Amino acid sequence: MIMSNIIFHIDVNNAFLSWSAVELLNKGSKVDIREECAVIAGDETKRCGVVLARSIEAKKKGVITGESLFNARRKCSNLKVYPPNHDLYEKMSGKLFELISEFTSDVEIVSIDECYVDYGKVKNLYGNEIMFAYKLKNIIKQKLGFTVNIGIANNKLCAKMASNFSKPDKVHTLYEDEIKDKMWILPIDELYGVGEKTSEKLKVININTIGDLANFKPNELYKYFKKQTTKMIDMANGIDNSIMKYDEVCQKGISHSTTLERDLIEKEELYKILQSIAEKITMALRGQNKYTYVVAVILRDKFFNNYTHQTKLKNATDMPDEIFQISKRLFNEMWNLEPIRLIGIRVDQLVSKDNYQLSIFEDFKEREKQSKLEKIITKLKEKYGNNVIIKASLVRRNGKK
DNA sequence: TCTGGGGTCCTAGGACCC
DNA sequence: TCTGGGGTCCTAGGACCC
Repeated sequence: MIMSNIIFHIDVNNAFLSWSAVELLNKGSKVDIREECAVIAGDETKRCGVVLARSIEAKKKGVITGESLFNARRKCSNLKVYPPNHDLYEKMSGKLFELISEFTSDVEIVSIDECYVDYGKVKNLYGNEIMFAYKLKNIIKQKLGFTVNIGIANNKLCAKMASNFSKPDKVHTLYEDEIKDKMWILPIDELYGVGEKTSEKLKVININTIGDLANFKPNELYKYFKKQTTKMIDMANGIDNSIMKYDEVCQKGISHSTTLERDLIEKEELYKILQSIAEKITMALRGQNKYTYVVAVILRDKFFNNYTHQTKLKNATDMPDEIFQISKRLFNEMWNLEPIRLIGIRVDQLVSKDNYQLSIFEDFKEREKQSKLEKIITKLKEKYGNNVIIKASLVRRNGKK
């Protein structure tokens, strides 16, 4: 018999809002903002007024994460709005993962407020997974003051889907034989990886639930989704072979962007902002002991059109002025003079400084080898004439057509 | 005073090479 | 003379997630 995996997905309920609630209570506040119709949202005067997290009451009124406060207020006239506190969230996140790691080190952190646990590895120690999940969620609530959902399944995808069932403070399972009853009945946009655009397309061909997708003819679906088809149908069937990633995976890129308080067309002002962003990027790069090979500038104009323009460098860098000068050039090449709402820089293809030094060294060794070879060829030519050695690449080129 | 910021992954098209 | 094909790299944009 094949031992199947047991994976937990642990997800903080309304993380930012819960964490702010705990902090306010600790500071002596009499109200628990989780009980109000409340949201955590950015500053409207800085044009960052979007909902980052909402309470259950706000959710009931139809408030969605990511929507403007303007819209949210229309749905809920007595909406309470609290500012985000990212330092606090980092701290609370750290406490959560620290607590979980007291039980097991087989943890994959996927974002500030969620992780996977390979429970199969510790089942011998703690016993039945459902019992343990209840225990763990209660310990978190008791020690840290906020609630989590735990999804239990045989793979990461199903665990993730399970933790998303009813909330808050719940444990759910989604084993293989439960997929039909628990997952297929859900609307298609609740499938992980199916967002707004894909679900719109799916609804056009009458796929409205996850079950509809799971049972759709693959070759029919192929007409619309090409290479993505197999993956989509697999996911609707709860099939996922992705493995746990325990090691901290190297970050691929770093970006910084800012929405301006008003739309700007003044070049010099935009340069100044670009420069300060370049400095922040540099700090982040140096913090990770990395250089970058790719610099990109990101723009959003007043019409909400997004543009990016990037370039690959010959030599990786972490120099603020170099990154700024490149960004300035990219900006000038790209900007169509429309007023700018958002400006940013992204760096990509990062390389650790240690590896980079090594590659320069390798390069150097290669060049040295090359120059030795050139010297030998010169000597041979002196002795036997010019035709004695013809580079392979030249032979190939001359021999062709 | 409607629409954040930081990520990842995928795709398509063009350039270029063999 | 009539228009290969496979591979890789690079860029821009889109979609999605938290």
